[in-house]
Amino acid sequence: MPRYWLMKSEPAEASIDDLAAAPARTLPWTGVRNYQARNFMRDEMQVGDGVLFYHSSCAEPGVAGLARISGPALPDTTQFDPASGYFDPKATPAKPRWVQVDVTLERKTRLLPLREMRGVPALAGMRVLAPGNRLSITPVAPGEWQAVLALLGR
DNA sequence: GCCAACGTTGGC
DNA sequence: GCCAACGTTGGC
Repeated sequence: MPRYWLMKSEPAEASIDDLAAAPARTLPWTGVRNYQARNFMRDEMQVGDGVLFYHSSCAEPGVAGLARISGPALPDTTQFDPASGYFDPKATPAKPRWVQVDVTLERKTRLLPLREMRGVPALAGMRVLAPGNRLSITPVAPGEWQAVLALLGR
């Protein structure tokens, strides 16, 4: 049962600074439209789990901060909203497809670039480093979490 | 902007 | 239920 996660966000959509500026430094993690990632949120995440907040699809992809899961998996509100880009016509409030959790910032860190992570033996098994990985939410092993913390310093 | 890898869709 | 076509992701 993993207690740590890596969660990708495009900084153009929601950056670490957006999270820092959000009320209670908390954002609802909406818009996940991949079943594997959804299942992680729905079935395995617990309030209190640690999160590596990762910037993807940008000039410098990498870990930008530490966060925590602060709310349980609930139906993703954007799936019901025709005005949302995440609207899912096949989802209904009676039969929701997608879930969201709350993510609260613990602290912004230095950017730990993906490039640098690739060179760290203790991180070699991380899902996010696997070739072809596209999952936006991946489990992080306790040893990997510790190694990332060590790299980030204080 | 390229493109490889992957997930989803839909015809059969 | 197969699988080709298509769309998306995301590093480079």
